[in-house]
Amino acid sequence: MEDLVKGQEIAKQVHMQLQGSEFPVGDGLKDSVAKILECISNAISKLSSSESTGEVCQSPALTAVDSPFSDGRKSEGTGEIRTIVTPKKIGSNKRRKTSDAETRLTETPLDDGHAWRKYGQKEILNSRFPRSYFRCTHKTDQGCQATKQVQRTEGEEPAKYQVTYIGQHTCNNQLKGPRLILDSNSRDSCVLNFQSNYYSPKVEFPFSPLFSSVKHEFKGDTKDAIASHNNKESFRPCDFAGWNDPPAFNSSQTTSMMPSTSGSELGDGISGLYSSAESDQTFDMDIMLSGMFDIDQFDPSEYLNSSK
DNA sequence: TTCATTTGACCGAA
DNA sequence: TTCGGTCAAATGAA
Repeated sequence: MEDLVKGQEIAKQVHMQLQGSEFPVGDGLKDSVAKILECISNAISKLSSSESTGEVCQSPALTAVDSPFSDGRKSEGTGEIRTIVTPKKIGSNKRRKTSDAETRLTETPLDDGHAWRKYGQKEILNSRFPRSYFRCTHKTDQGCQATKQVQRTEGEEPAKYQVTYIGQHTCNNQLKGPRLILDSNSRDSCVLNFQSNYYSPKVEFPFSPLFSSVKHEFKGDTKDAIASHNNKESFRPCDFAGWNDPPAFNSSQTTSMMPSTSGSELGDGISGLYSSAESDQTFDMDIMLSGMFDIDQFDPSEYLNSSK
């Protein structure tokens, strides 16, 4: 197990160096390193789950098939691992009996395309980080019963979060089908045009492809939001859910690619993902977007045909 | 005023 | 009895 973790660390370092390299590096090499990282992460996750109470049943097949990244680039960058938890196993240490629940191990706990409202936070026994509880924003107006729990895992670098989804969304206001317009004239900026019930029609970020699906983090004047994004002094990853682990977030790594407030808690995990975009303007927007929205419902042609 | 988060209290499954 | 999950009052921001 320790060797795996060491190997993962080394692979990550290589990956980061490749991403940030000034010299041209073949995409194949980057992909290979990314795949090595993914394999190690999967192995660690499986080991961890087997060493624990066995509550989490990892499903490698599902990881590949059911992931939004199933086009072959899955997990590259986000390192998301999708797992299914059977109700029976949930009951092993969770009080609530759920008909269905799904657990994901991800570096991007918020970008699932839904609007969530935080309703609780709890210190969990034998866990360094508190668990945050979210429910669908439309629970009151549409009776949507979907909830999710977000808890940072220990000893992960970059920080990873175990996100447990409970219940299905029955609301109609899912944050789907946003329009995203890339300002090709600007190396560091892109224009995001979101057409949803929540967000202002047009939002311009310095570079903030990942924004929150949690209402409060996007509420209000977008300029303020942008300002806060760029204000690294007041910008802390733990502000979102009370995760008091600022050292896990290396702001220096996200200087020009500072994720939005939503992605902020993702810390340096995001920086690795976007470093490729920084060095290459032909970065894959779908990689970034796939974590934000239901990739099934995102029409690339719509995005490509959009104009500023 | 509205709507969000925070947080202590409470409920109930194990 | 413990502790995870939820409620709801307090508080804050816009």
